[in-house]
Amino acid sequence: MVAGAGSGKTRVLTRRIGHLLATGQAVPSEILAITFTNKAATEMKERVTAAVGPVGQRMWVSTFHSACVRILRRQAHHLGFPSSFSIYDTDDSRRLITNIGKDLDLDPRKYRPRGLAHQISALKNELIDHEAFAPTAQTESQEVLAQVYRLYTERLQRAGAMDFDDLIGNTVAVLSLFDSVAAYYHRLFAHILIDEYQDTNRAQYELVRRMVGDGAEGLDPAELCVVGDSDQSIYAFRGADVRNIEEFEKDFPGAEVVLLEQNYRSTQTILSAANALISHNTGRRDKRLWTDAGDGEQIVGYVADDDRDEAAFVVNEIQRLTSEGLDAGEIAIFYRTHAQSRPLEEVLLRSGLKYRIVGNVRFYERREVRDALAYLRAVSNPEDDVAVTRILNVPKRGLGDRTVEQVAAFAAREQITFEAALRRASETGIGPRAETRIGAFLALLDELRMLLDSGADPEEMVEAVLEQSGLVGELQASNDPQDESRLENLAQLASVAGEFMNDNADGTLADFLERVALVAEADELPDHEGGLVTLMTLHTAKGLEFDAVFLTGLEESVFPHARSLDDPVELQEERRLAYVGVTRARKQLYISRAAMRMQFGTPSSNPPSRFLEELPDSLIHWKRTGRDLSRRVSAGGRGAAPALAQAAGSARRTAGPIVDLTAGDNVLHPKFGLGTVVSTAGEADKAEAHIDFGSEGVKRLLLRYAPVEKL
DNA sequence: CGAACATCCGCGCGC
DNA sequence: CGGATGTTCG
Repeated sequence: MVAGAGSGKTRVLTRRIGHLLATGQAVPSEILAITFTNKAATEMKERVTAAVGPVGQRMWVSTFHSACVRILRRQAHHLGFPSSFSIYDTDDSRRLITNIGKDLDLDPRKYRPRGLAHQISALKNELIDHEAFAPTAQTESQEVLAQVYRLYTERLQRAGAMDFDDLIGNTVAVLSLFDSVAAYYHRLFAHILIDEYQDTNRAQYELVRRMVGDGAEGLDPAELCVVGDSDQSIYAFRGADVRNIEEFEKDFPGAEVVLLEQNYRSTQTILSAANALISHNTGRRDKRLWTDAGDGEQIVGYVADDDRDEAAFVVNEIQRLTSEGLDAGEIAIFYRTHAQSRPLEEVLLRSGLKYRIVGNVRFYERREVRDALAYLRAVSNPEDDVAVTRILNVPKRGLGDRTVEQVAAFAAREQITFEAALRRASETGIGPRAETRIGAFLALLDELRMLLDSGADPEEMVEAVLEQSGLVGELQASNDPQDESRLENLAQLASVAGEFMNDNADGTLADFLERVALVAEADELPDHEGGLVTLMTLHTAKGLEFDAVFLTGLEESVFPHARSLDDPVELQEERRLAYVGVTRARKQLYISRAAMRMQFGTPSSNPPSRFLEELPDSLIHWKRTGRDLSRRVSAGGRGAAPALAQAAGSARRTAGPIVDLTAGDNVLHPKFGLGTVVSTAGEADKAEAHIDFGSEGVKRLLLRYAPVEKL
């Protein structure tokens, strides 16, 4: 089914399932439905279950990744993986690649881990493994890539771990290598349905083919139904291939194509804008969205002096809309990159409007949360080297880089895991001091494992890790104000585990870790309730709709993004992204740009986005245009401050006579401001003082160097 | 070894 | 600007 934005694709899919069940063409356990987010999966399942009763729960409705994990937990042993394999996210796999780069003595500038990781991911998306890739390597950098790829694969295997791409790739592998496995799933699924088919990559396409089957075992191939819209394909950067949907009829002969052009979401003004915009892309199947809902309001445009002015405009309009009775939950602000959220957030904070940022620094990507999860992973899978290495010195145990290096070298020499090498620390030639500390660390792991083996549930394990590892203790002891919110995050992790227990009474620790590894940004999105304005990137916005939408940062090199400007293919993807943004709005669309914007900490001015010209002027009411810009552009309202900071910096160098301080003295510090001496210690060159700088906290300063002035 | 500071470099979307 | 990495020194 090829369907335009807002034509009700997901609803069609849900109805089809309902129809299959109602007419007795299928029973729930025969249905596999793939959705774009876990949240969409839950909703679809709930809707169907509401119609057919509890048997609905027996359907498989999930994302590609979740479905693959479910298959692999059962089948991975065929490939030499434990059923409790770890799932490495982007950060984990980057760490692993960084380590490999170090071992190979690669110049990290020339071979950036990030770049290598990306290239490996691209190969995996094409189902090209390191053995297939190596012979094709031509240039030196490709040969390096081949070597890194090989080591990366080996270490993942040895660690009993899979990255996101492996979840798909290994499922394809197990289905193609083992006929009995393939036959099992062919017997299981008679109907396969896939949402957002335009976002599938090569590996996912292969997976679909294998799951559908070719009838070889004497079983009919599963019936396949996909929906999608190539104009909303915005994930080519992670391997999605529009070809999959465009050539669907060729790939699956006998397929029937249904075109949906009527839109049930937006006003005609918004649809006309979207049609005009997307018509600038070449090589597409022409679709023109239409509605019988009427023209509605004009699009409102605004040209701001700078990013803060843009934010002020947005917030002003939101206040006007809410004062007219619109629920703030029906309003969304979109931007191209997360970095653009900051000025918006600042102005929103001052305005008193409640808001929600989706996915800025994601909960599961916070350092302290990842540390705690690494403990759980290490406990659950002793072979998970990335996890064990990560937590060895967290919290600080006096086991630094040098120790890690020596143990890692020993592990490599002996072909054993990092933890096994730790257990043989005495053979590595590190000092007795480090040995004792390693012993304590291992005792901690053993104790946590014992707890797990005695039947502790995930919630209890989280609590045990937080307490016994010392993660919580370290943060409690700290007086860094940031650590308070870190403690809150850890507490939240414990409550996430608690919720998990409510939903999955007999869930294992591995189940919990898997759930946590596969949550997407869009899954964290609360439904439009609670009167919160929603801020998010355009990518996260797909599939959602709001009464009023603000599309911000319409400037060349912001949107379209700088890295797409010289590539016509990428530019077309940027345009599809803009199309997705425009079509999220039901009633009112706002578009804005800033003449000057802070980027990388420095002010920069970018010309208007080409997308603005591609929108028919007759549809837009400009509240302020480029000609209205105030003259103070480039006057340097910001960035004048450094003079003071420099003065303070140069004063620091002059380590003159040591100030004589006693408790109770008032002092002035160029950076921390006014403070009161709490206590002093040491003499002469070693004299130090604890000084309370109020909001800056209590600092321990060495008076020999600290630029404090006694008052 | 690790705190504190200096410097470098980047910010592109994500399962 | 801010996180990651490098350097210095007690």
